[in-house]
Amino acid sequence: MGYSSETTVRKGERTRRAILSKAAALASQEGLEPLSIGRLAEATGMSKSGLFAHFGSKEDLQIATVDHAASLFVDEVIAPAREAPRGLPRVWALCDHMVDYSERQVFPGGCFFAATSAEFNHRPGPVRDEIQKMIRSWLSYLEHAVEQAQAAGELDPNVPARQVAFQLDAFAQAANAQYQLFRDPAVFDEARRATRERLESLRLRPAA
Amino acid sequence: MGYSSETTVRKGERTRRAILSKAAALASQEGLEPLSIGRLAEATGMSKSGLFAHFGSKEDLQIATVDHAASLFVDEVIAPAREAPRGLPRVWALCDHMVDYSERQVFPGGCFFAATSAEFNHRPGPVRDEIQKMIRSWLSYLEHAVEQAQAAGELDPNVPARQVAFQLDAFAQAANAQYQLFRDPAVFDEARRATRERLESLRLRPAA
DNA sequence: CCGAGAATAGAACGGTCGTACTATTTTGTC
DNA sequence: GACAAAATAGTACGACCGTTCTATTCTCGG
Repeated sequence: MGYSSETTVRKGERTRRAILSKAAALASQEGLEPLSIGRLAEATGMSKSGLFAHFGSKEDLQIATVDHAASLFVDEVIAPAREAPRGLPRVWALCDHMVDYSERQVFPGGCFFAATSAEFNHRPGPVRDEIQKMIRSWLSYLEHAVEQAQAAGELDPNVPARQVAFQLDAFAQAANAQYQLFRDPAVFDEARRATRERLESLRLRPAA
Repeated sequence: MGYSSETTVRKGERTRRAILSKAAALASQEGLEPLSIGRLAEATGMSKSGLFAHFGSKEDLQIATVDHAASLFVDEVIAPAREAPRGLPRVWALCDHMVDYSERQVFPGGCFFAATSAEFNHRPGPVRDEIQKMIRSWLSYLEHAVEQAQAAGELDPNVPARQVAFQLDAFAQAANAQYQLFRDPAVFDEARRATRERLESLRLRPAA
C-alpha cells in the first residue's frame, strides 16, 4: 500500500475531509449558517463534540467548508477548461463546464457559491472574504480567457472583455438560480444557447 | 381629516405595516429565516410578544413579509413600466426599472427576492411558494412584454420570447448579485448596456 | 369621558444553538 | 502487544430561539 498520497494521511484527516464534503453538500442546499453542528454531526454519524474537535469554532468550520468547495469547483470547472486550447475554445469550455457543474449537481443545491454568497454579503468576516475571493477569481479568470481569445483574433477586441465576462457569467448564474427555483432543466440549454450565440456574435472570421 | 385611506386604518394595522417594512428591509440583508422575532422587535422598538401578537407564527410573519415586498416590487418596477407604451419601450422600461430598483436600494440588501429565494429553495412550504410565485410572475410579465414587442414588429419574432426574457433577466440579476458582493456600482451600467445591446441586436427596422 | 376591546408588554416554557470540559476509545509506533 | 497520542464521545452551560399565557396600557366610538 501507500501508492497514493491518500493512504498516507492520518485517520483524523480522512474524517475531516468527509465532514467537509458533507458540510459543503448540505450548505449548498440550506446555507452555511443555518447548518448547525448538531445536524452535521448527525449527517456524518458522529457525535457533536467529536466533530467539533476537528475545528476550533463554527467559523473555522465554515471557512474550511468554503475552501473545500472552492477546490472542488476548481477540479470540476477550471481544471477541465484548462485542457481546452487557449482562446475561444477555452472561453466556451469555461462556460460550458460551469453550466454542467450546476446541472450535474456537483453540489446537491446547485452552485455552492451562488447559494452561500447572498447569505454572507452583509456579514463581514473571514467567511465572506473567502467567498468573495473565490467568486472574484472565477470572474477574473473568465475575463482573462476572453482577453486571450481577443488577442488571438477570435473575438472582437472592441468589446471590453469585462463586459463579455459579465454577460457570460450572468447566463450561467441565471440558469443555476432558475433551476433551483423551478426545477426545469431546460434553463441549462437556455444558458448554453445564450452563451453560444453571444460568442458567435463577437466572433471574427480568421483573416485567412 | 380622513381624506386618504391611510388615516382610516386602525392603529394596529399601521403598526403591522411598519413591522413588515422593517422586516422586508432586514430580510433583504440577512435573510428571512435568520431574522429573529427578538431582533425585529428590537429594530422596531417593540416588545417581542407585542410584535408577535400581530402574526400567529413566524411563518405567517414571513409570508406577510414576502407579500409586502412583492407589492413594493410592483410599485417600484412593474407599475412604472406599465406607463411606457406597449412594445419595445415597455420591455426596456421593465429592465431599466429592475436595475434601478436594485441600484436605488429600495431594499437595503438589494433585490428582496434575489436575497430570499436561495434560502427557501430547499425548504418546501407556503413561504417558498409565495417567493416562487412572485419570481415566476416577474419572468412571465417580462416574457409577455417581449412578445408584444415582437407582435408590434419591433423585435425579431424568430427568437423565442422566453429566450430573450431569460437573458434580460440574467443581466439584471447578475448586476444585483455582483453589486451586493463587490459594491462596485459600475455593474448597473454593465447590465443596462448589455440589455440595450441585446435589444438592439433583435430590433427590426420599421418597414416604412 | 367612559368603558369595551384592541394593542402592547412581561415573564416563563421547552428546545436548540455553539462551546468547554472531561472521559473513553481507537490508532499507529517501537 | 504495550503505550503515548490522537480521535471520538458524553455531559453540561449559558444564550437565544419561537411560542404561550397573563397582565397592563392604549384607542376610539357612544
